[in-house]
Amino acid sequence: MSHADKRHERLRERLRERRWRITPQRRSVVEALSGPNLHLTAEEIFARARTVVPEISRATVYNTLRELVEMGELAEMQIGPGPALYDPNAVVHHHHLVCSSCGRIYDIHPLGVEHLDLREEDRDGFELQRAEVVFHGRCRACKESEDT
Amino acid sequence: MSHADKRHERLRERLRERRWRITPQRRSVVEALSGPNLHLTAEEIFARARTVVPEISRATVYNTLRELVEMGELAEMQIGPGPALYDPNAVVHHHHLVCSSCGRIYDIHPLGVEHLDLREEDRDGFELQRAEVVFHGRCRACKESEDT
DNA sequence: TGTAGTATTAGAATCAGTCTAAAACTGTAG
DNA sequence: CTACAGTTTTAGACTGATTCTAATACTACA
Repeated sequence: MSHADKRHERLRERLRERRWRITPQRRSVVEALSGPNLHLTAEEIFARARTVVPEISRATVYNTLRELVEMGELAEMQIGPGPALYDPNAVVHHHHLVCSSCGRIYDIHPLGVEHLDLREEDRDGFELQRAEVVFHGRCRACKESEDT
Repeated sequence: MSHADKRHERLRERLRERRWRITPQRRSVVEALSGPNLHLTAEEIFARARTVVPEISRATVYNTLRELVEMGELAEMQIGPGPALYDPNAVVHHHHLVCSSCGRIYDIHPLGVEHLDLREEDRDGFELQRAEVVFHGRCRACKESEDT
């Protein structure tokens, strides 16, 4: 059984524990979100969910996504303009790598994050909670198809 | 003369050098963007510009902002959902500090950014161009008005 | 079986931003 | 000065993403 499958199974378990009512619609949304290194828009999730439950409405998809985000089971992120992306890999905190040429996004665990800190002159009584790092660059595939 | 004023003056100079035609509308947008630690939405910039040139239209504000961003004179950023924010402090690269309680954003130069790097297992031929760091936490003011 | 609470729906509404086609300006050559 | 080409601005239509609304359907359980 894959890492993603295990993650998905644990998620279903947590949802059951929380007495979150699992309906066919909600299940289809949660299923649309299983898979590794996945970053989908609400519209893509809607499309996937529809292949399983054709009568599902956009409102339900948005409601379900909001609830999962509130429960901490799903991360919502905004990389540049355009629609929000949903990242099912929310339980373990991680960072992102964005290819500026194809736009693909990868989950990463960079080195040096724990040493990031504010300078004295920037601090001004601020209480740090977390740091978010986004790397931009060019992925192998885009570098190799070097046809500028 | 303040730091921000000097920055603003140099900006006007660069725009002149580039033969960017300065019209009253464009001037009002550029003026709306002067000030330290400023992060405005297009709508706020429109409102400010209107106090100077009441007949300016939204389209002109958006056009002008796009041109400034293309010229590298203005940074456009997306912190969470909602409208994009424009940061006039674009020439010197910097990072951001966001108060999760009041939403205010501060420009910072954190320690340790230059040591951030990809792990071998995450790298996969990726060519890094830049890292973007966003700190989240609570600002002094919000911490002091501790009335939960 | 009735009822209260929960979930879902289609479509209207909202919000941010882009597009369009016409009108207004500007610089310059005659 | 006048004509023209090129640039800039405009109001409002349009689009895409998301939220809201009010009606309907489902579920648990008294």
